[in-house]
Amino acid sequence: MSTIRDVAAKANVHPSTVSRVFSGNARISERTRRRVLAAAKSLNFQPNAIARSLSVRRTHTIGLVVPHVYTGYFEDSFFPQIMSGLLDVTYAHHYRLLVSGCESYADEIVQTLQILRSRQADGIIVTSGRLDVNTVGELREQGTPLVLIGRPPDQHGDVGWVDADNQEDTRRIIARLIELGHRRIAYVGGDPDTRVVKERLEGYQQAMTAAGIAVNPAWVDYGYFAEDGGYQAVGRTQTGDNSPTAYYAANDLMAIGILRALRERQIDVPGAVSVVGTNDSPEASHLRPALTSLRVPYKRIAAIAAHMLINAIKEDSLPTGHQILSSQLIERETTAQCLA
Amino acid sequence: MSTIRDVAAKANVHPSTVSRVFSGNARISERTRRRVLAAAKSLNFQPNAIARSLSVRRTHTIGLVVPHVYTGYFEDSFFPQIMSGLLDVTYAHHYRLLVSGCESYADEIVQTLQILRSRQADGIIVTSGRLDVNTVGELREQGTPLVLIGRPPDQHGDVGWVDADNQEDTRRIIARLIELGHRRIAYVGGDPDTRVVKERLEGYQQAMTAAGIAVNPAWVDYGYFAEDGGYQAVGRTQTGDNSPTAYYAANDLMAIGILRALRERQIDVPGAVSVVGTNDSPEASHLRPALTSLRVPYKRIAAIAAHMLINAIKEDSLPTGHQILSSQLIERETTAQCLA
DNA sequence: CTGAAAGCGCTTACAG
DNA sequence: CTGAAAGCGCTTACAG
Repeated sequence: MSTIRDVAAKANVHPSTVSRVFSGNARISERTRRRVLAAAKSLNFQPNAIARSLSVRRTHTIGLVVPHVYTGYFEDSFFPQIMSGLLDVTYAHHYRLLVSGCESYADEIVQTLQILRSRQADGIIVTSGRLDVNTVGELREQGTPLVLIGRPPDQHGDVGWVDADNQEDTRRIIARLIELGHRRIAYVGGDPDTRVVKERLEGYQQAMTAAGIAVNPAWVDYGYFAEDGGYQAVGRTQTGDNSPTAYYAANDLMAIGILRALRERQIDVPGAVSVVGTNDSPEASHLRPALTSLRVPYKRIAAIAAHMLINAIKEDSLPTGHQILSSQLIERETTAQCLA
Repeated sequence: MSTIRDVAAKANVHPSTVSRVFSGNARISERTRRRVLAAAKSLNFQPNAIARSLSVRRTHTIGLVVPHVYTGYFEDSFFPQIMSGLLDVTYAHHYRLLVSGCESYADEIVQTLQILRSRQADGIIVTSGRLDVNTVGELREQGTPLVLIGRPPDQHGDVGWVDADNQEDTRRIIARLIELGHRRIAYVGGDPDTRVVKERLEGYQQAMTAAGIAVNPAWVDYGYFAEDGGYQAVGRTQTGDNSPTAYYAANDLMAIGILRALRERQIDVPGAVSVVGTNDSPEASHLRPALTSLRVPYKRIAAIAAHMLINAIKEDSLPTGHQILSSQLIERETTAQCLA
C-alpha cells in the first residue's frame, strides 16, 4: 500500500503538497495537481484515513452500541428503522457508523464509554431506554458529543435528545378506545424499568382518569416485549366479569401474542375484544385481522438525532435541545366499537 | 482528554512504560503497573484507539456496506440476521463493525473500495449478490481481507465466501411440491440480475426436469423482492387452464403479495393453490394461513463469514475456502396436496 | 524491567 | 503556490 511519500517521490513534490491536493481546501497549481493525481492513480493511492484522523482529531464516524444478544431486538422494527435513519444522514454527510455489540445493559454503558474515551468516534447515539441519572452524567463528562434517542432523566434535560411523544400518544389511543365505548382497558407494557414503558403507562392512566374510569391494577401487565409475554398477559387478565374488552400493547409482538391467546379462547377480535399494538411492524398489515397499531416514526427520530449530533460535531460544540415527534395510530381490523 | 504523556508524568515513568501497561503483553513490575494504573484512573485516561491503530496498522474493525436506500432492505429478515451474526462474532473478538451506506450497486463497490483502500477497516464483508468478475478482481487487488456472503463468480472461487445452498434448497422445495401432486409450479424470483435468483431458478428447472415436467416460460416471473411484485406475478400467471397450482417465491414479502392476490381472486390457499416463501421472516408464522417458508440460516452464514475474516486478519493472510449451508423448509399452512 | 528514539501516515502553521 | 518541520498519540526494537 503506497503512502503520501511514494506519491510525492513519483510526482517530484514534497509530501505536504500531496496532502494538500487530497485534502481539497488548499490552493494548488493546476499543473502540480495533475501530476500528483496521475502519480497517485498509478500507485493506486488513497490517503490512510486513520493517519488523517489522528492528525485532524476527527474520525468522521459516529458510534452506536446495540444489544446484539437480546432476541427479538433485530426483528422488532425499532432497530432496522433506527439503522436506516442513521445511515441516511451519516451517508449524506460522508460519515460512517461504528457499531459495537453489547451483552447487557451494564455492558451497553461500558461499550459506549469505551468508544467515546478511546476516541473511536466523534460522537455517539445512545438508544438505551434505561439510562439513569449517573450514567448520563458520566457520559456527558467525557465531553464528547452525545445524543439520546429517548428522554433523559429530568436532571439532564439539557443533553441533546429526540423521542416520540410516548405519553401523549398512548393517552390518545386510550381516549380513542374509550370513545369506542371501552372502559375495561388493559395496558400491556414491555420492560417496566424502561422509560418509554413508564411514560406510556402515564398516558394510559391520564386517559382513564380523564374519563372517570378507575384503573383496576389487574389491567396493568408487562410482557417484556415478547410474543409470549403478550400471550401470558391475556391469561392473567381474562379472569371473568372484570376482564378487559380492549388491550393496548407496547409493541406489536406482544399484540400478536395477545391475538393468539384470544383466538385460542375463541374470543372474537374485534367483535368482543379490541387490540392495539405499537410500532406498526411489517407484519401488522399482513395479519388477519390486520392489526391496529401505533406507527412510531423511529426512522425520522434517528435521522434527527444524527443531524443534531453531526451538526454539533461540525461546530465543535455539544448537542443540546430536543425534539418530540408524534406517532400516528393506524386503525385496521382489530379495533371496533365495544358491544359489551 | 489526557494522553499517555500526562499519565507518564503523573506516574513518574516514561511514556513507553505507560504504553506497555496498557498494551498488556509486556512484562512490567507490579509496583509500576499499579502506579501507572492509579495515575491513569485519576486522569480518566484511556488510550486513543486511532493513534494505536496507526501505530500497529490494525483497526480492529471490519467493514460492511449496506444499501440503505432500498426500501424493504431493512424490513426483510436478511439484514437484521446478517447484522446479528456479524455482531455476535465481532463482539466476541473485540472487534467493531464499520458500516457505510450506499445508494446504488455501483456505489456499493465504491464505498467498499474506499473503506479498504483508506484502511478504515482491517477487512470487509461483502453482501452484494451482484458482484461481477471484474469487481471481485478489483476488490482482491487491494490485498485486504475480504469475504463474500454469497457465491463469487466462478473465476474467483478461491476468494473466501459462505452462502446458502440456494440451488439445492430450491430444487428440494420444488421436488416436495411435485411430491404433493403439483405439476404447474410457478417460480417468482427477485431481481433476475442477482446470483441467488439465478441459482434458485436452476434448482427449480432441475427439479421440474427430473420429474419430466416441461417448464412453461409463463410460470417463471420476477417480483423484485417486493410485496406488490408478488401480487402482480399472480395477475400475469393466473391466466386460465395452464395456471400454476403452486408458487415458490424467493422471499416472504412476495409470497405475501401472492397470498393477497389469490385471496382477492377467491382462490383458496392451500385448497386450490399452494404457496411457499423464503426467509421465514417473523410474519410468516403469524399470517393466517401461516406461510410455509424456507428458513435460510443468514445469521449463521454471517457469523461464519465474520469468523473467516477475523481469523485471516489475525494470521495476516487472505481468507480462502468457502462454506455452504443448507436451509430448512418450514411447512405450515399454505402448502397441501394438489387436488387439481 | 524501563528508558530513549524512531516510526506509523497524515496535516498544517510558518516561511518564502 | 510549495517546502521543511513539528506534531497528532500511540508502539516497539534496541539498549542497558
